[in-house]
Amino acid sequence: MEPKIAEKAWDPKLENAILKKWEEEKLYDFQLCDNNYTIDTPPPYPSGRPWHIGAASHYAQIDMIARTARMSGKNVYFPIGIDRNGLPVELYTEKKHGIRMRETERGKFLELCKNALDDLEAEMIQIMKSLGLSGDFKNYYRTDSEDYRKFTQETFIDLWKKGAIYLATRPNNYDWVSGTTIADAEIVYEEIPTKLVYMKFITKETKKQIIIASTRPELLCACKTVIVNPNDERYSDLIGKELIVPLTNNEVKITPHHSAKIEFGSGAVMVCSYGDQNDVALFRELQLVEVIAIGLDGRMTEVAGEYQGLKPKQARTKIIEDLENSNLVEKIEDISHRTPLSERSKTPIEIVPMEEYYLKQKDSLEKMKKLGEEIEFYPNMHKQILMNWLESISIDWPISRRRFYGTEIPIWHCNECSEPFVPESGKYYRPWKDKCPAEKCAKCGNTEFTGEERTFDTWMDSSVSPLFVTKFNRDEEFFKKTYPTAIRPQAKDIVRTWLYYTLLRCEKLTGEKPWSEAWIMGYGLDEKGMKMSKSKGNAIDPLPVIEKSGADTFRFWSASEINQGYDFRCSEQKIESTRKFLSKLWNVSRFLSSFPIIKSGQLSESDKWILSELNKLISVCKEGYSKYNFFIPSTAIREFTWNIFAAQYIEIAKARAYGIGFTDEERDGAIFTLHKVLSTILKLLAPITPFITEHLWQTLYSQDSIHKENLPDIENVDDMSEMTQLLSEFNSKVWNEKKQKELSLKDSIKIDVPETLSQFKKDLIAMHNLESN
RNA sequence: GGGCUCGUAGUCUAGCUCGGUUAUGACGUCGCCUUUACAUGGCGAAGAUCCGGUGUUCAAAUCACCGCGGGCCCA
Repeated sequence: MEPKIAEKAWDPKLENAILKKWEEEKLYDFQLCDNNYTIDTPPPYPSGRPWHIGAASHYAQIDMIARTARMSGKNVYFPIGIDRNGLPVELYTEKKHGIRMRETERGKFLELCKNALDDLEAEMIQIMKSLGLSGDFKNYYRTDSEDYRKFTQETFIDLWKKGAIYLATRPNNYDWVSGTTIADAEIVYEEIPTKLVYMKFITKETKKQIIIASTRPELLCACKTVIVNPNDERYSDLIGKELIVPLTNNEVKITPHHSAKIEFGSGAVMVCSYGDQNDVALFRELQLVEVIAIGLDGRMTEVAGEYQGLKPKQARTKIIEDLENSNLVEKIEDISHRTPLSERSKTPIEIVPMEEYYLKQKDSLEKMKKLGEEIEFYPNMHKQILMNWLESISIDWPISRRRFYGTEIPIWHCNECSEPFVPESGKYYRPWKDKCPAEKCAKCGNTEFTGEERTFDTWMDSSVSPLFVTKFNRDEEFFKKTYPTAIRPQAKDIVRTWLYYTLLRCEKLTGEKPWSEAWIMGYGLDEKGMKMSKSKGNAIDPLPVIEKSGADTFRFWSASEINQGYDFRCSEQKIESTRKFLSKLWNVSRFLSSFPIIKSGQLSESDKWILSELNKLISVCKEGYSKYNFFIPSTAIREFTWNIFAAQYIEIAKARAYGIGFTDEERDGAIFTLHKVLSTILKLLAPITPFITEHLWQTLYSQDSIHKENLPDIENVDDMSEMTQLLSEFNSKVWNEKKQKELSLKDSIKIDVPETLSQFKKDLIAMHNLESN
């Protein structure tokens, strides 16, 4: 008989045609129903080339979630979005064009960013499509579109009206030469020679002298406490006592803190607002009241007393002189200090408190913990990342950024009295260029306003993704039927940011949790287990890998190699070798395609045995799918298909399927069972490898798509799994003996079928051409 | 520097909750075999101080403690 499948191997190039067909048939288009299953898809950020192979793997698995739900009878809503706000594209654009953001006209700079994003995005969409994502590409959204930004602004205006937003000062990295705050990503560190000054402090009560070393003596006026390591015996009796600060004569407490290093300087460290980032953390943690010692002009303020107006470096020289004259210096060491510099001006940055917008979150923490408890995490262990984070939040969320490429904060300020004006929602506002919609200030009646130039933290945009895709405030029926969404799939590294902020924002806006399940994936590492980065040169570009091996190979690798929630290593060689399994599946199908499809037959004991094994497989797969753990079905299916179905059953049933020495009914039993098993395998595998299963399904079994099928159900059959090992041992024994005796597999041999396998005797004799006994 | 988290052959993984088998299976490697749907295959072999140390126990991959290493987040 001629096999229906003629080609000798699965050709990944067929995937393109299948993709096209799915698109033509609108197979994955979403129509609102009642049993909607909404995925809060992470919108990927096009930050540069190449896209991360770990991310490609991540999206392949998110698609498996969608397909699993679809094959479980759900009406799947799988939105596709692109996240386009934020710092990375600004840095990319600066580098690409050799320009500086703040030295470029804002409108012009935004245009350049937009073009860069369009470019990077096109490639990303291309990869997502060729991976076989069954998403709603037709309606894909961008977080920098007018619609999305308008929506982000609406949610801000809403929260502003509810009183959830306020202004407060917080320390910022400040480059006084460029006159701007800078992001952490724009800081470079350099070893710079400086003086470590050992100053004499005095305890208030006992007048005992304590030596404190610092590279920033000019900040004595902003010193608020002195910390010592709790294990440092030199100071154990002084903890909690007051110290007199030299020159200023201020009084400060000695506080124990683990960040004080016993071996550095004298072991006692002065904490000032703000010498470095550690000071910032300590002020926050110890709830100290900050003093502004350095102003926006980069000079000492009035709290510095006689040093007011000097630059920090000049003030330092002067203070050291004065301290020495008053005999308050024990010694001075020349050291090399790792100093944070502004990447652009190469001057040391100062940390200066500035006014920023805050969203209240401390008052929601208990509520967040409760929601966190209610949400099912896959794997459960990663719920801990959220819970630990909720325990450690100590300040409200600063939501304003002094950047260009982001959603503008919709506020104008009165030029006369600074009263803020927040417009009505419903429009996309750009206060840096738009005229204030208000005629005059509500407070003082002045008619001149200045638009806010700042943008939102990007998490302000991305944290409303579940509300945007469910059309919150825009389509009530749609929202009601899709929110709360079913699942948030995302990476482990942004649980504290994206997952947490989404929980916070959605609860504040809707009073409900955004999803009932969260699926957390690990991180893609290189072959040696190191993080991939462009600078290290160990990054793997996913596109050529997918083009070469095919999406299904890539997807099966992802499923069978990645343990749920754990970090994983990416190796091209390993991805390529996964293809062998698809070849095996192809060949099994090609062989079976030479037999007709029949509805029933007389089942032999061997048929009943493989159907019982198949039943076990269905049960394992469905268990794995229900936990969105694709490692379980993929490895189980490979094991079953290769080692049980192909290696044992097909060999056992082959002679009977050919009908030689068997009745037609017996023959039909074999043919029926062969197809029953293969069609079940295809359905079980369809969420993981949608292309090859579709091709084989449509070639063999149906005109219609396999992706409209449901996952197979468990059937009520007797468990015969104890036979599996006996059968495979007996078959191996026969094959080995023939090999030893240099017989062909067709040759006859005299081996008795053991009593335990007597029920399979007829099949086994025919299979091995055993001399009848 | 701090917090969290993980650690079983080159790689992925079962076993760990509840201590007792020769530590499971697969990929890769090596050797042999044109053999029947499939050499994109078959058969076989080697490969693990279960991260290290200490403790508990008759007995530890498994329990406890202390380290070391990777990763992530924060600084």
